[in-house]
Amino acid sequence: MDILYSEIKSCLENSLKSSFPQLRDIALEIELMFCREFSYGDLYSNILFKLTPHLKKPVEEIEKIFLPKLKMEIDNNRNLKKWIKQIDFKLPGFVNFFLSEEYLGRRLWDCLKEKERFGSSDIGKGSSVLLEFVSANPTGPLGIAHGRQAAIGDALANILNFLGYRVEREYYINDEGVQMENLAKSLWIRYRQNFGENRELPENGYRGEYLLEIARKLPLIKEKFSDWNRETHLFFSQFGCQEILKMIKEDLASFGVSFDHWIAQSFLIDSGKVNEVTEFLKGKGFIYEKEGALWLKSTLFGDDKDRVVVKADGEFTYIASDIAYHKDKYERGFDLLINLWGPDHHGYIPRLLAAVEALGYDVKKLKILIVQLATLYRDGKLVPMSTRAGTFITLEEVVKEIGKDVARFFFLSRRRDSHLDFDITLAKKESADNPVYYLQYAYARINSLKNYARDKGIDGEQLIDKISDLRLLISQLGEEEFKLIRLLQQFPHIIQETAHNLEPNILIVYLQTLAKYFHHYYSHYRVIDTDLEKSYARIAVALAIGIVLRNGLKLLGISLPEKM
RNA sequence: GGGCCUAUAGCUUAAUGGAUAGAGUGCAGGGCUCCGGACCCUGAUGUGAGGGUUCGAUUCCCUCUAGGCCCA
Repeated sequence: MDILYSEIKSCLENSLKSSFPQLRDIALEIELMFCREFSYGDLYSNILFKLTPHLKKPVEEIEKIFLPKLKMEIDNNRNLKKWIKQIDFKLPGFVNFFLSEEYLGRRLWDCLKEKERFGSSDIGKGSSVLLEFVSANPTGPLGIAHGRQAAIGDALANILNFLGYRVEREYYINDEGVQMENLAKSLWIRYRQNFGENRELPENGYRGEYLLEIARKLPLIKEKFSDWNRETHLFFSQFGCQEILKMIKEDLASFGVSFDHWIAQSFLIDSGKVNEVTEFLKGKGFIYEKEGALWLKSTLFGDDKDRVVVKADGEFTYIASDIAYHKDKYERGFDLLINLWGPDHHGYIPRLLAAVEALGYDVKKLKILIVQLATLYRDGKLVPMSTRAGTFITLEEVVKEIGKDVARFFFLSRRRDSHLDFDITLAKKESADNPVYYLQYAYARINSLKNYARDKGIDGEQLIDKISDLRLLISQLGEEEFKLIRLLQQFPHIIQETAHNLEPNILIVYLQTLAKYFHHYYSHYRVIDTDLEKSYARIAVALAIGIVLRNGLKLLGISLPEKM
């Protein structure tokens, strides 16, 4: 695929040079894209559109000069001569390329041979990526917005690994600050209520049921922790955090997500890293004192105002820990850092980037992606989500109700930027003909085909050995089968596009199209028939589609049953 | 008041500035004696409003309207 791409591009470039030498000094970016309709071709370039403003001639005239040169270039290219069947010019200015049967047959064969590696690549060249996501405060169970992040982050990590990156997944535990104090106090009050003490939760306390359960885990010793003091605070903060993290890990596990690292804010502070980074910035002259507090001159690096890093009472601010955290990330030597954040952190980006720049690190290595919220509806009505008020539906409940696969599918099938309205009633109602099942059903059908074929003496597992003559295979395939292969061979490129845009929904959309093509084909043509050679060829295509569905869904963390 | 995101069919949504805006669901109708009917086929319904840039705008820019989030 990549060779095909680069060769076509270089042919386009060469013919451009020989056709219009007067444009030598103008930089034109040559784009090559998949056609949306196979009737147009497989690939198209919009190069002629790009030429018109420079040449000031109608496209038809440009085409008359350009296309013969391009055809000559392709004819003179050893590979493309075999791989490109036809080149078309279509108004208002498209140059369309049709892939040859030989190329498509070769790709089919590649797919069958590479199996679970089909679509993988080494374009990542082993470069290391740290992907930080979810990082929900340990103040309560995960909600569906976290679920969306978990699904996206996990899928992206899988996909990048598939492309030869070395991805590590990380969860940042925000276990310091006001929210944790609220949590500790709420938990302590729940604990004291066990002794019949009449204590009310503070106004901004956490009201969720889970704190009652956690409080019950403690041995009931009335004399212990009878007052709210430093020691009590510390204990309940740690105990609460530990127990809630346990819950979070369980929920993530049942959602199929696990992390390589868990980094706590308290660790950064206790180990002196936060102090270190403040001293470091002070040494660089980026910190000044005002009204008893220490300020970072983040305005020097594009922030709209300076930020407090150490408050007048000597406490570090949230950003101080975050700066230390990101310094730590950079020091661990990753080639790329990706953060998945909720939209509520959006305003936070400029100040963090400013801090990273102040530290002297390459800002381009840090990519902060905002994943928009997911809001839950039940019976068409918005379910209010508040961890503090304790009115929320947890990720765990959603997973229990509709299953991991359906939940992941919903979360992944929208763009990161779009708000996700998740109606659980609808999701359940539609579960009989859910889009996930559409994909899974296609795979189950293929699997059942494989079994049926084996009974007829066609062994799918040994297919690749049987196909000794690629030309014979190709001769058995018709237009309908080639249509499937034309889509199939886009898969490696789709994976790369998904990774490039860090947008898993591209892959989902592709897989849905592939399943649709297959279902259509299946209900119109017989795969296993009396003609043995033809049956071999057709089962080969079906199996290849199965491979792509399996590889794709595996990357998305959606399971694929052999039977349904 | 400032910033970010969003607006596409009744609903949920797709379309790296490209060709006839593509699906699912819902609605109306049709299809297995045959490899799995959780499937297939046919039909109607469309880019929030107004400007601009471009050979070409759902996509980019400006104004407005509506929703979400953040900051003050």
